[in-house]
Amino acid sequence: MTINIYDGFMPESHPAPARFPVTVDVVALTVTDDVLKVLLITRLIEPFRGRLALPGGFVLAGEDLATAAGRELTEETGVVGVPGHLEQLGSYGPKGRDPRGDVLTVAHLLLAPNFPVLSAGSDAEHAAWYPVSQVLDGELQLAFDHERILVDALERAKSKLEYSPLGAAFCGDEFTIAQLRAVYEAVWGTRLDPRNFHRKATGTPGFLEDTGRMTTGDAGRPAALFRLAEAARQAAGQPVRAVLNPPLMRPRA
Amino acid sequence: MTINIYDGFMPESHPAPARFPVTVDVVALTVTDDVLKVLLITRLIEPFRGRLALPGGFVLAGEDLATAAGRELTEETGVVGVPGHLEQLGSYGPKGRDPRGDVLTVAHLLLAPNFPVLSAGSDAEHAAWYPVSQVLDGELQLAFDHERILVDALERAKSKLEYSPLGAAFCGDEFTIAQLRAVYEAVWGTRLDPRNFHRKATGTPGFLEDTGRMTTGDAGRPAALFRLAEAARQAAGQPVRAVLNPPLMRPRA
DNA sequence: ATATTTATCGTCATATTGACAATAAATCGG
DNA sequence: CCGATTTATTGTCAATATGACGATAAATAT
Repeated sequence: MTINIYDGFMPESHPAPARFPVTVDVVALTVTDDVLKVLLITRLIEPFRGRLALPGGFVLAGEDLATAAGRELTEETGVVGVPGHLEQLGSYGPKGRDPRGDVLTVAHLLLAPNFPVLSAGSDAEHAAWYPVSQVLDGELQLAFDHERILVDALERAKSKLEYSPLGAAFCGDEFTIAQLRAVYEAVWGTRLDPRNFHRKATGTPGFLEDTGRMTTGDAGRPAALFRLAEAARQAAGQPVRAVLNPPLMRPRA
Repeated sequence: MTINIYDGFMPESHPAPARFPVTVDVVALTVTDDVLKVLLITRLIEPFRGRLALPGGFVLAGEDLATAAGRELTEETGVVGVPGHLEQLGSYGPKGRDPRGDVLTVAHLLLAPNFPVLSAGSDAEHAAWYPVSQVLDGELQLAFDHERILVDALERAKSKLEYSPLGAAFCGDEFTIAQLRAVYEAVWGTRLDPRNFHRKATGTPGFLEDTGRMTTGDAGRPAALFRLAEAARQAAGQPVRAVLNPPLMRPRA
């Protein structure tokens, strides 16, 4: 295969600028049944055929990173639009991550409520939610450097919950304090005192807004339904300034 | 120009994978005379010839991102080794950032004590420290999307100071509490109460370590010299866990 | 020698956290 | 239908941390 490359393209550097294949990978996290789960696909081709991997794929010419990440997510799950909070995590490579050659990947982090994934036919890569703990245990093994990326994503997610309202990205539009607390507990891997959590969540100005409605049908006393306050909602890709101030810190190990 | 590309290279995606030129850019920050400064070079070629820009350049084949960032820094300033804390900031593009075509850039953040930059001859790109405020004012204009990258870098730096010991990356190995406070004030753009800052800095376990030595010659009472405690020092590229817990938050605007 | 400067220690009211008691309001099991 | 159980929510109280600021210590500057 032969490709023509425009020649007059050496902005600032003297050695021949290399071109790299660029992929986006998405670490999609969700919480279901109090368990933190990650979206993984089963690879159908070498290398790492049959192995689990993060959903992702090549960035196309003229495409932006966030666009590519959203597109890959849609392609591999059938979900329409971005189902939660998507942010860039970081870039990995290009050296030594793919046995076939240098590939740069830009990892993204998606925090979303559980969404159904397309059950693909046998000739498509099957995507499904897996408990994060099974990957960290070594029970499940990931392709490439995807475990390292997952670990970084988890640390990012844990830290985001401390000072940002993004815990709510795991919930639907309306949620109870207990549901939000379950998210914190699943992501941090610790139990939190329901009363103190309630106090902090409801007592932080600009964080939550009472909808006035209550849950019904569940065991126990009905819970009030909240939504994110206007100040905490944010146009996609905005700074997400520290709404939780002072932050809600993870217990000190 | 014609380049041969290995053909069997389509891991997960169906459309032809594009290859992109990849650059690294470095937002190098330092504090001198209580002023936050950023390292900028003057471009010698189009586009944006004569305009100020972040130091950076192409990632070479077989090179890692952090390596490339360090190499570019060395090439443009003459500094030997990485003079402070270098971390990845984020990736930008590839669409619409360079008039010549799609270029992906991976921005990095360097927090370092002031270091001298090579005074280049007239035919090399001249690197120098500029007050960040002059860029934000619009007094200085940057090439490409470099101002946006700088803004993101500043937010990252501000936030890092809150919970990590990285403020000390701006100081030398040994420093006084007042010097550290000057870093916080310059980065955050606020004044801090010297007594409360002293209490927090010296009272946080695992943050600072008294060297036993004192400053001499300066005006006023001599100050004790501190260094980062072992727990706060970290192998380059490590997580930098929250040493400041609870964090030292910026004043609420 | 005294004024000035900077560092450091101390005080005190207020805010926040962590641990936990008590009450409210539903479902559950007979 | 009723008490047991479950979950939500409101409080209480001591320990900790913060913000505002007084006071003292130890240099240099005049």
